[in-house]
Amino acid sequence: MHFINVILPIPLPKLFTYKITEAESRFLKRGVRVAVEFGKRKMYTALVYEIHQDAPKGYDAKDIHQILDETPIVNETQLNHWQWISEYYMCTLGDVFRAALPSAFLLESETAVLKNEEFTDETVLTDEEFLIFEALQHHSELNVNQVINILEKKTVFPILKSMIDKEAILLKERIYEQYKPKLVKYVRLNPIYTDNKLNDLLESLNRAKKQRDAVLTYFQLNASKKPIKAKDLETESGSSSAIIKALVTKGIFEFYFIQKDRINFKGETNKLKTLNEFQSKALEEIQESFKSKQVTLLHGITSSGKTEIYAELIKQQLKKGKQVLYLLPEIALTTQLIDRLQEYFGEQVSVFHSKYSMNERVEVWNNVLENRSKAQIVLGARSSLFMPFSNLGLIIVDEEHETSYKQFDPAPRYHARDASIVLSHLHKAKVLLGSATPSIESYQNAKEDKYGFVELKRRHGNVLLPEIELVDIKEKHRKKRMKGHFSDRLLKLIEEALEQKEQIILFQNRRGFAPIVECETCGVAPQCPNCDVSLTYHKYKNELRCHYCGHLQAMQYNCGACGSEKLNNKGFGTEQIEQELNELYPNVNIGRMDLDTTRGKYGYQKIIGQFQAQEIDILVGTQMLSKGLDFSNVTLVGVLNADNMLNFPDFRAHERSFQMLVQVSGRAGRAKKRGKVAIQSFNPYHQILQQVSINDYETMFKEQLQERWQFKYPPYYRIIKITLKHRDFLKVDSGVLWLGKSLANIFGEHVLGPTVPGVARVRNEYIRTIAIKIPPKQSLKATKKNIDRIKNTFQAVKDFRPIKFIIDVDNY
DNA sequence: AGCACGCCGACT
DNA sequence: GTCGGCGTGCTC
Repeated sequence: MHFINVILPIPLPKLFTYKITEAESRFLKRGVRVAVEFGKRKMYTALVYEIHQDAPKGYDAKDIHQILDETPIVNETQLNHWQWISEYYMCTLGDVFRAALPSAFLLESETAVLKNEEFTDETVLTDEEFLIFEALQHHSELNVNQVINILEKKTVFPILKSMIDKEAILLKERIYEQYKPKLVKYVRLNPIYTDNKLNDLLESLNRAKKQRDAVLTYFQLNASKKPIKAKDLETESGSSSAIIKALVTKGIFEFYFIQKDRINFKGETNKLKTLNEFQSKALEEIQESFKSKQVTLLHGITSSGKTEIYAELIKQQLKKGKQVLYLLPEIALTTQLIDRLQEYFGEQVSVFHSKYSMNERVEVWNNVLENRSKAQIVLGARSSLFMPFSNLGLIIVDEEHETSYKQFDPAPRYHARDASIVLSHLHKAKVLLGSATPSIESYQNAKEDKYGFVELKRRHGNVLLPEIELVDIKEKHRKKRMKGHFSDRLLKLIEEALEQKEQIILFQNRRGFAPIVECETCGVAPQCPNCDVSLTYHKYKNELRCHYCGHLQAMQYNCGACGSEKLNNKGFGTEQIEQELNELYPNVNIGRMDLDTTRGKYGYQKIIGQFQAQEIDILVGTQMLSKGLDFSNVTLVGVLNADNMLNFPDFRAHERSFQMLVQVSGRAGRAKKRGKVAIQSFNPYHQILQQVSINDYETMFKEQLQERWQFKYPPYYRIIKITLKHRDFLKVDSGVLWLGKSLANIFGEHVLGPTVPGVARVRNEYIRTIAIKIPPKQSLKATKKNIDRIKNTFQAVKDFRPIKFIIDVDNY
């Protein structure tokens, strides 16, 4: 007897055992997909994890339904990596499986309803059953959703079941391959027409002029002996698809298909740019550091040309025949960078991006799996670390400090930087972390000599770092020198830049300060019906929207509480800044870049393109402006309000503010001229702002580290955050109290909370959190074991079972 | 996570 | 009396 243990793409902690034949046991390998029946009616794609001969006790294993791959689509290294992720981040292998594979690989079943041809006696059917029977006369099959629509009710299985009993219909589980290879149609001459028969052939077509032309054009095209696309033949010969088809019917031509990659790079590659002396020195230092260190941190100020150094390192890896993974935060994945890398490496670069289609992603996966030359370099956001690398030589984590490397919502809640370091161990590869503003964690690791450390302190072309000016808007307000949200100083700088025909970026981090509507009379603001937040006012569509659940409603003109018509806009977002600018400078082109204006596959590209082409003079945007963009004509960067990020209640708020402000400032003066940055703040004496103004990373680091030590935060202490969610307020409350007590029993003072988060209800679910701090000496493994145990006890309580229990390790 | 089974209220 | 609501438990 032979069995396999498989991973199913559902969050169940166990593997499931299925029976296989002996032949299958010889054929199957770890990492091959199989389709299996799970439960009574569901079919899932499962992944073979173990092959063995130990019959399970207590139940009979089911047979597998089908083998889906000839060879593994997930390799051993990946499986080991998945194992680590699931243990470290406290999630199931199924969670990782789901996140790691492109969705096209995870086919699910769909129930198809078919009619039973032998069924004749309609009279036994009820009215509803007859409706379905009738529908099946027009459609060869129905899916469950269609049945639901026909009957206009939700629970249709009892009816279908009754029909099966009456032998009127049949049910079938249909799994479908979602990946469709792109096939291109080609034509060739039927091989029976050898050279000496060609004249006869043309003769025979004397009376079909169009067809004859098509054949003649074929000969012309065929002179180069390259395959001929049906489409090309059609256009070249000025004929139509009907004519070609007629020739195929006559047996003169044949169609055949070639599978094409959707992702193609056309163009020429250029040589790498020569490095300047500082870049070369940094490169040498990195290479030296790699001799003894697994991970090296490159601290290179903005615009210092890190990308060229990366390119050089990539080139070396390619020479050794190794693969390279280049990780970027999602929002930095701009065409600018992709173009640049493709310019050097051509089609050896593959991009793996959430905006790519399902089919495109499968192609990248397969190219990496087969270690094809096309995908020697994978460029992508955090999820690209799940690519099936077999021979990884280097991982570059660019903008290493970015918090978007941490997956937040569905499990696995992994940190791509940390997970990629583990991955590099499995491949014996090297990791280069790059940033102008490294995370406290990484910088600390470098200081402690765990990581190698290289600095690059000179900007490209020796342009000086921008001059940073802090503008005290409290003072300006007092002296009445503000126009809307702009100080006179900032306006003056804007005007100067406009006069010089230079471009300007204005930055407004809207977190917590989105425009809300408030009644002047009673102070009530419209709330989201599903979440505990005020609705955000979106002027351009004149609607109110919830940023947590997407709820939408029309703007109202009187207060819902008191009926007053005096409604006021509070707070400010990018939209309002844009409007104020339009009023101040009606003749200037103003663009806006935020979540609303960058929807869709080409959302960013469009705005960035316009700005680059200097069709936009002033670009207003959120933090997405600070990432990986390179505009040579920008000389002024304005930050409208630096305070709201600084006051954010999070132990990383200061670190993040520093990073963001330095990154944004870095957008100024990237070509020849020294840039200028104006940061407006109510408290310009804040130490972080002072440190930003003189670009003093080192002092920021030391102070922050001091604070982290004092208040027991990372990098010294680790944190695991537990979130409970449920629709019933009382249930979560009693649950979280219970949980807090049990955790405190073991972890004592290191339990923080229970806490009511800032937004206490989202999508009608009440939320409570508890954080556990783990001291440096305490074993992580043992701690997680304890938490797991408490979780199990918690879920054994009948009352608490329906509460969602979310564990986030190293939460951000 | 799905999904079936099973036990109680509001309609023909 | 049924339909359909959701609580409970299981899935190899």
